[in-house]
Amino acid sequence: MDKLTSKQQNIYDYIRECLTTGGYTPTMREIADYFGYSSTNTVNDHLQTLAKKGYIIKKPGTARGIMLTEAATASEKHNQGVPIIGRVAAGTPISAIENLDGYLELSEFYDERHFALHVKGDSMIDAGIWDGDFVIVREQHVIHNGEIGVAIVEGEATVKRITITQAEAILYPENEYYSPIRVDLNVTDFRIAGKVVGLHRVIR
Amino acid sequence: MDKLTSKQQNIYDYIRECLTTGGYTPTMREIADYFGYSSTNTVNDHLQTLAKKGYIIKKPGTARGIMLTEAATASEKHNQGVPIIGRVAAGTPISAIENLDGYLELSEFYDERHFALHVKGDSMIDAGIWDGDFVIVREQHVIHNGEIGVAIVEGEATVKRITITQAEAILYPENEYYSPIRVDLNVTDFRIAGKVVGLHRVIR
DNA sequence: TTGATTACTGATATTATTATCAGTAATATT
DNA sequence: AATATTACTGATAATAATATCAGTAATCAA
Repeated sequence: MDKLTSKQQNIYDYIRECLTTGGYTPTMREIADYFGYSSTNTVNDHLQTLAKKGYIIKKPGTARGIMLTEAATASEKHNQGVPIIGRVAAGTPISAIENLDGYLELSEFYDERHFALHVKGDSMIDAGIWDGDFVIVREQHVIHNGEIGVAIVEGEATVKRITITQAEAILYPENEYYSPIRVDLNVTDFRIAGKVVGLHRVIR
Repeated sequence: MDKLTSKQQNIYDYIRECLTTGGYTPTMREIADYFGYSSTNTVNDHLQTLAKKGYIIKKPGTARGIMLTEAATASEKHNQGVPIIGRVAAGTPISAIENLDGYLELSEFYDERHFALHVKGDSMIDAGIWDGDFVIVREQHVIHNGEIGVAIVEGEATVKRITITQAEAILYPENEYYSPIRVDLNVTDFRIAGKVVGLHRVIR
């Protein structure tokens, strides 16, 4: 993607800003006024360049007919994720990110099959799941033996390593001070709510 | 917030759709055409109602001057987070979420002062930070003694519990098999990159 | 130093868009 | 049954906004 000059970048940024703060893109007159240009043609020139370089699509004859392109928004969108930084060169400010490993987003969990559970207690501490953590759970009603999942026993949700045999389910805590819980499937209301696929912790 | 009639809802949805897929809001003529109204005044009436009910703000004399209100977009936005479920009643499918504790979003970290670091090694395992985890770091260049942060020593980023005295920094691992690292500030290139404020783990 | 690109001014025709008036008809609400 | 609200048609004036022409000037690379 062709790089923008600083003036082009400023105009592009302003369009984005209008869109996020005001909800609609600016007219050429508005852009001109904002930057102090007396002629809308100045803006027209710039917009044509932005379009030529692939940052926007202009719909001819359309008021405020500026669309930010997928490509441009995709690279901007990372502003909404957390950049993952690999190595950091000496003296380089973090903000001048060069060797980016990607972006961390929860979007991978965004579909409706996922939910989060606020973990209470330390029964899974040896599995790295702490009191107060949020586990991210994919809803599913079967689970492979030995996987960590969310079981609902008598209406109460619990995170454990789960094994199911014909007649009973065994919920293994990951904490040496706790004992496995055996659930008789013929007697007790039991079901699998989902599998633990992620963890999120807020550290103070 | 006043409820919308189905026609009003349809128009509101169409405006949202235009905004997300096309990048700009529709004109009254476009809305009329989409729904098969021959007069733009039909749309004008509807928009006035939407504005009166607080779903949009209309800027008079402005082409495509429709803004979706905060309130309306906020309630939509929850679709993009992961629902946090507290207790789960027996027999209730997860999808029929009733007792919702809120939504888990990374948005709290979205400002540009944050970045993520992919943790390598198990030197912080006793602090619940595992090999392969992502720590979320708020960029700051000072840190209180004893806090977990990211230090950059000779260009290499490392997550440790940090204490700084006049002449040296001490980086404490949280693993009984590792020893603290002492850094002579007069000799070694050292700086604080930020403070660890969150953790994200992908579990397979 | 020549030419291409970038960055503007100023003016104007043309079209896109809003705003508003004067109605009609169907659907709720009291 | 009367009244308000919702949901439209159709027309038109006023204005917002784009598009385009004809230029000037500065910057940058060949």
